[in-house]
This record gives sequence, structure tokens and C-alpha cells, in this order.
Amino acid sequence: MDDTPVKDLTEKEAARALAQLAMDITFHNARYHGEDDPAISDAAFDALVRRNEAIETRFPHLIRKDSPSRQVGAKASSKFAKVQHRVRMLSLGNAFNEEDVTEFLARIRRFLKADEDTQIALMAEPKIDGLSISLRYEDGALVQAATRGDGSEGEDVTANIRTIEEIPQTLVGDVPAVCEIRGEIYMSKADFTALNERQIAEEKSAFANPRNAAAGSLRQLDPSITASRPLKFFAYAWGDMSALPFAAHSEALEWLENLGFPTNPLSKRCNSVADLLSVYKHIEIVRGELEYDIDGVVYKVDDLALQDRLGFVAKAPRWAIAHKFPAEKAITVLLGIDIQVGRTGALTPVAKLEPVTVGGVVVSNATLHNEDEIARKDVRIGDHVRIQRAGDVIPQVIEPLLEKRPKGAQPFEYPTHCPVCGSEAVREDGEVVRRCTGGLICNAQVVERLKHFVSRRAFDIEGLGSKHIAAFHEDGLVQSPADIFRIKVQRGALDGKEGWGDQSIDNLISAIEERRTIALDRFLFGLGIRHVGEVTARDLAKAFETLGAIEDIARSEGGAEALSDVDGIGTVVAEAIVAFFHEPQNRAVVDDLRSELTIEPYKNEQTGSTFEGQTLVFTGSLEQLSRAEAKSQAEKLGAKVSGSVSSKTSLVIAGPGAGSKLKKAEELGVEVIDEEEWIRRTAGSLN
DNA sequence: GGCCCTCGAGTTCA
DNA sequence: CTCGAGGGCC
Repeated sequence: MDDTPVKDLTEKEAARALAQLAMDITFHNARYHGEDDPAISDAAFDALVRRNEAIETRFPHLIRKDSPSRQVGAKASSKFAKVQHRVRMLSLGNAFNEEDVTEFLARIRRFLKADEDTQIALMAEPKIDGLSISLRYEDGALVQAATRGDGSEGEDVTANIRTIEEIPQTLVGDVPAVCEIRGEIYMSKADFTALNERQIAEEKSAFANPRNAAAGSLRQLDPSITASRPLKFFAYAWGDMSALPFAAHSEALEWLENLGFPTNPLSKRCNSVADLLSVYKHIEIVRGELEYDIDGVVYKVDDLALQDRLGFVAKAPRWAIAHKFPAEKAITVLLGIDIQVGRTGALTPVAKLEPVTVGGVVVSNATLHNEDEIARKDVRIGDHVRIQRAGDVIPQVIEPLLEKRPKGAQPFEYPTHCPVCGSEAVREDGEVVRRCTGGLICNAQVVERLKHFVSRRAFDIEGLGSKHIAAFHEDGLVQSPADIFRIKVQRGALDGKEGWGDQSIDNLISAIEERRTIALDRFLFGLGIRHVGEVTARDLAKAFETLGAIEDIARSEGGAEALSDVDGIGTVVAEAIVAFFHEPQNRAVVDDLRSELTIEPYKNEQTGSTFEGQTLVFTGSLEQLSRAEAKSQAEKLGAKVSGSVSSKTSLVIAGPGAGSKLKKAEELGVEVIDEEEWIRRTAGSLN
């Protein structure tokens, strides 16, 4: 401990000292409470606390939010603070067999326009079954640890992470000013078993598997409990970095190791599908002997420059994939088949199962997808069925065991009417899904739409989850989405209701108020227009920028064509949008919402590029770039990519074999360039 | 007209 | 996570 007398500290030194003290005290506190051997003596610990107090007394304006003096007796905050990830935390696509892996590499080659002879190095590493975490170091000091959450926003678990021995509190040596190190927190199998024995001895409930034990341990509000749980860590990725001191994934792993982070010893560099598969097989063989659970092997393109070119698809990178081990299977009895009604009226069958443990989790429901699926598999109520957890998560019925079929078991008769509102349920030509035609008279549809409206990717109103919104609808408090924003006015209706105290009502109301201003893309997604999901909603917002513009287009003559000019929107989606905005009930809902809300126009990113705001059309074949890559480049530069040439088109990039689009561009006098020129013009602005 | 890639809409359990 | 279907290229 620095022992400069408090009175001699400059403000800057004091601030730094407080930061360090906050860290140290939290750490030692956890050690003290959680382990038999505290790292320092009680006297030394007291000295830290006293010094912290003294500095705070002298510089009250420097008291930190995470000051230990505030935390004493104040750990009751029921949740962890939210943390925005500066760089999204990824999820991965999956491969389930060798064919998928071959296809993964073929896709990469296609995208990069690399032929068979070009070697693309990849890293293969075990996929640890734990929890992803992001550790932020500033000037070498661990300042924040956040869970993955939904990938863009996680929870602050810094205090708990500080109790994990394997995670360095400081990075020594010449490291970038900002380093976000990412990896997996896990609990070893042996520690898990021991923990469960302890839990049982203390008459507490046991954890289902090491992953849950690790998750439960990390999400403790009291870091001392986390400290008592033997959590471990493997580093394998990074987020926000002020500089990248490596150019390949393999180099990154070495760098991480040199900084003192545990990295997985089974990671291996590969040059072909065959290499990848042999690593996979090896890991599969040693899997049982590893001291931690893994659920597959991750393959990543090694070269970061190539990763950068490959970019992302929705939430997953094109340059990585998880090759999953075969799912664990189990046999149980099909007790019944429930029919659920979704927000679009889709009737979905759900299998009710005799509870059974699969992959460490008790499963009692499984999806049956649709009518045809039940017929194809010929599963009947009363059958013994084989089930598995697909990708180790979602339970699914694989097949019935015919030899065990009870006598008289009848094929399942799919309902032709909605089980909720009784309206007819029909299958459109060529569609697999049977839908309730009740529309807004169907309670199930109304409730599901409301749930969608408040869901995380739409309005995301904290404290107003699907259960609450369903209850509010049941009570007649919320009929249509806009009613949510009028709850404040009727707060009396909530008074005295079970589970709603003054404080929780206040919290709910302020959470609702927070969403009274909403981004256009979230708003559009929340409306639940058929075929308009998160991505299409963003594309629409990007293309038209305001709700008014979208409504005008949709209601105008030829609106569907105008909409389908947007890349990614075709006739079916365009017509769904047009239909939505013509339907009087929907218009009423939208107008009602508009009177309650401030809808923020979409701000197209300022990239400073000359292509910003332009509409580009690629036509003909491209020789150096793949179309997908060209498109992602254009978008990176803030341009829109359209599929057809119109008066709004700013530039056409034409390759050999261009036909009608090129002709039209010439007619309209739109500038046309070739691929070479495109590459030249974009060269400086892409990194 | 067929194929590939993406997206939407459905799903479970802790 | 999976499936089906829409969009767009070839």
C-alpha cells in the first residue's frame, strides 16, 4: 500500500489511490469472508479501510460509486448494473457433422474468392461449457468485468470476478491502454462434485451441472460467496482494444498466455478440413478425461485480416463456427400434445413429456414444430419417444419407439379450430403452418403481440416481462400497446394488487417512461408486421429514416414496388408491409402510439465516406470480390445497396455480363464504374 | 428453376 | 436452437 500521508496527496493521486483501494478492499473482503486463509492480516485489511475513509473524508467529491464504504451493509441492490459492450460479444454458427464443416470452409473460400489451392489457416479449440465474460483493463488494471448478456449489453460482475484467482488484476508489461479480454468462466468437474456435496450437507439445493454451478456462483450479490466457489477461466478472445499487438488468433493466444491468462492447451492450428476433423476427433476422445465440460470444438480463421474481410452475418461471424458433439439422448413417455397459439396465429404443437434428465437438465416439454412433423414421425400420445437437446439446448422429439407403442394408440388429430378463440384455423397453400384466423378477437394473438411489443429486442421495458403484460391484459388494464403508456394515469388500478407495492409501481412507471422515446427500428419491430423481424425493421428504418416516410410509401400507389427496392425486401415482405398500413385497426394502433411516443428517426451512420447516403447497385459478375463482400463493404461505408436501378441510384458497379440494369443506368444517366474502379475508390476508407 | 444464404417465427429451461 | 420460406444470384 502506498503510504503517502493523506494530507500530502494531490487530487490526482487521491483519485488513483481510491480506485486501487476499492479494488483491493473488495478483493480482500471476498478472501476474508470466503476462504480459510485471507491474503493479508486483519490489521492490514483494517488499515486499507481506514485509509480509504481518510482519503474520502478529505476529498469527498472523489468518492467512487463502487467505494467500499458505500457497500458496507448496502449490498441489497437486487440486480447487477448493466454494462454496454463496446464491441459486441458474439455467438457462433453451428456445425453438427463433417459436411457442415466442409461447407463452412467452402463458404469462406467463396466469400474470399479463394480457390482450393489457397491455404487458409484455422485455429481449432475446445468449446468450454461455461459462461462468457468480458474483462476490461485500462492502463493494465482490471476495471470492469461484464457477462455476455444479449451480446450488446451484459451485467457488471466486477466484484465477483476479482475473487477469481486465475484472472490477473493487473497486466504487466507493455500492453495497450485499453484491453478487453474475453473468455469463459467455468467450474471443474471435481470442484462441481465437491460443491454439490457441500450444498447437500448444508441442505441447500444441488446444481444440475458445472455450468449452472458456475453461473450461480458468478451471479452472487455477495462476492464473498463467489470467492468460496472455485471458478476458473480460459481466455480466447478480445473486444475493445486500443491497439492490437497481434495479427492472428494463434498469436493472440500466445500474447494472452504471456500476460498470465490461462489459455486452453488443446488449441491447435490447422490447414485443412481434414486437420480440423482430426483435432475434433482427438478432443472427442479425451473429452471424458478433461477436468472441465466442453460441448464441441470451435474453428476460427486464424488471420485477423481475413476475419475482418469475412465480417458478420447477423450476430455470428462468418469466420468461426462451433462443431458440436452429438447431443445426449434419452427415452421418455409422450403424455400429451398441447397446441399453442403464437402472435401470428400459428398453432404450434408442444410435446408434454414424462420428466426426464437429458444432458444434466430435466426436460418435460419439447417442440414438435408442426402438423406435418407429427405425421412424418408418427408420434402418438402414450408412445415412448427418443428425445435429445438440439445443440444441447432445445429439446426435440426424434422418434417414437414403435415396439413399445401401447395398443390402441391413435394418430394425433390436429385441430382445425383455434383452441383459444375457436375461430377456424387454416393452412395457406404450400404452407406448413396452420393459423388461427381470429386476428384481434383471438386472445392468444392479442397477448402474444403485446408480449412481442415489450420484448427485449423491441421496447424492452424493464420489469414488464411477458408474465406481467399477460396479467395486465387479463385485468383489462392493457388492451393495445399504447395502453402501456397510459398505465401511469391509471396507477390506482395497480394499487393493492398482489405483488405490486408502491416501490415496484414507481419502478415500472419510470421504466415505461424511459421508453417513451424509442428508436424507429425498435418501434417497427415491435409492431409485429408479418415478415418484418429485427433485421428487416432496421433495413426499413435505414432506408426511409422516419415512420411517416414509411407510412406514406406503404399507402401510396405502387407502394409495394417502392418498398421492394430496398435490398432484402421482396414482393412478399413488401406486400405484408403495405397490407399492414392499409388495415384500419393497425393504423389506429400506430396513430395511438404516435400520440404517446417520440419516435426517433433512424440516423444513418456518419462514415465521412464519399459513398455515404448513396444508393449503389452491383450488376454483372464481380471477379475479385464476391457479391456478399462487395455489399458488406458498401454498407460499411454508409451506402445503401439496392437490387434495381432507378432514378434514386447514385452509382452502378457493373462487371462483365451486366445486362438490363446496365442499360437502364445508361438511359437514366447514372454513373457506371467497373469493379477495378470500385476497389480503387474504396481502398483508402476500408480497413 | 434451382440453390444458397438469411431472416423470421416458432421453441426450452435455468 | 430449428425449421420453413423469402430474396437474390446463377
